[in-house]
Amino acid sequence: MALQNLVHKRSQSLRKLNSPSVGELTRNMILQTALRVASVHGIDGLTIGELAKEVGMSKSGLFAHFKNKDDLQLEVLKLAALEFIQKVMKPSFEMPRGEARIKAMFKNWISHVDGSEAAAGGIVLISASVELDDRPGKLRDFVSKAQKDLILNIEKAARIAIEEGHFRKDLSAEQFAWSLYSFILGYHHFKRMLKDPKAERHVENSFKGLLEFSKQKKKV
Amino acid sequence: MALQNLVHKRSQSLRKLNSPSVGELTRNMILQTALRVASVHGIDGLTIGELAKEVGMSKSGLFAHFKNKDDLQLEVLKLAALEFIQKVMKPSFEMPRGEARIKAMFKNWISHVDGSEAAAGGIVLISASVELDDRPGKLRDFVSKAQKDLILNIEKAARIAIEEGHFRKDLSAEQFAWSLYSFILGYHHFKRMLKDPKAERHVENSFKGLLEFSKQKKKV
DNA sequence: TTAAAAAACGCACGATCGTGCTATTATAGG
DNA sequence: CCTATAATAGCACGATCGTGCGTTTTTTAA
Repeated sequence: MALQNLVHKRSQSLRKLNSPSVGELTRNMILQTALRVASVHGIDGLTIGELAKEVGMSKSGLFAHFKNKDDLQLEVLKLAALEFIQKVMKPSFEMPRGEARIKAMFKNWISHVDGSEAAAGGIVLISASVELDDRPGKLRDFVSKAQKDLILNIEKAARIAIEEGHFRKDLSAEQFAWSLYSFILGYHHFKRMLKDPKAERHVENSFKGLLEFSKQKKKV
Repeated sequence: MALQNLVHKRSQSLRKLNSPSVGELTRNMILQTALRVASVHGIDGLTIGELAKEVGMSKSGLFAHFKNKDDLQLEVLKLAALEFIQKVMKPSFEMPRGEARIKAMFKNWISHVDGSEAAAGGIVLISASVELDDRPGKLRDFVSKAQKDLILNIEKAARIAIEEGHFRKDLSAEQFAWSLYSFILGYHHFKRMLKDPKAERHVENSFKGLLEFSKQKKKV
């Protein structure tokens, strides 16, 4: 509500060292808030009027920061993807190559899903992909690409685990990525929608099973 | 568009045998159309004005069939659940007990997801659960219950397969249902959103793996 | 300190939203 | 066929949607 003032205060104290203009700061703050709102109401339920109220500024003042609503939505999705990468993927790829990295990825992802705070990124992306799946356009294209990149990253990590000898040679990294992602989707679904208290246990069992399956040298 | 007329014609020829009133027929037709619309725009994107246009009648005339919008949405969700049960669950439970039934369930489900026509039911339910997961209320309650029932049905089928000796005794039916459902969600996601042509292959591989895992008497 | 530029606001527009009320038309039983 | 009732349409309402435009306020640079 009164975030507005804080931004202005901070801009005055910071402007000597580096110079993010006031507008830039406000825009970022708007997007942060928008991401939070979108994580509750969906990317389509994100409305300029409500967002303005939430942010504490006028509709027109807020709107001046974006070309149109599509642009606003796209920026929110970009922020969501960025946040997800920073919170889940990046720390994972700082872990040692192989199984440890895979495990870290899974762990980060899970805790990112249920962290009610700041978990907006991943949630928005998953919801958006459902909301947009039948409506072509720039938004859909972006979400689609973001998800594909994500899956490619899992695949990459799996391939590395094969190289390192942690996973068996004839494992399909693609199939591994597919399964892992499906489990995450399942977790998201059971935890958030069905409030299933056993969701953690299930997803962990499935993940454990997947790991075992990926190590042994049994047939497909 | 001119569906209206068809309904009236039919009501005249049918009213002698059994008597579904004109209003009843119209209401059903509205709901069918609404389900189709909701499968594209989501249950929240379903708007009375657009639905009236699609159905070919006035907003007020259409609206008279429902108490309010929430009621309309709830009826659509009920129809979605009913359709899904009829198209996927019921035929499966007509198959012989055990593994065959499980396989049928999986197969029906998959083909129900990609059938671009009339596949609205399952799609609407999945989308709705994402759209509604942060918004309590009657709609959410219904979707939640529908999904839980669904999962219980999978569990039941799995338990029967254990009884029949097709699956191993120490298999967790609950965990089985969870995994299967996650794979379906993954398929839905990859097929509809990412248009991944390999989605079928992946989900079938995963399902095969799950079956094998459920038969052998290996440890968890 | 002051003038230029950037940022935010006020206001209004046409459209559409959900939802009532009254009038008109279609159906059904006597 | 006529009348009572059911079904649909017409119209209007307040709210809110996305989006422009001119004005005012705040920030920035000289």
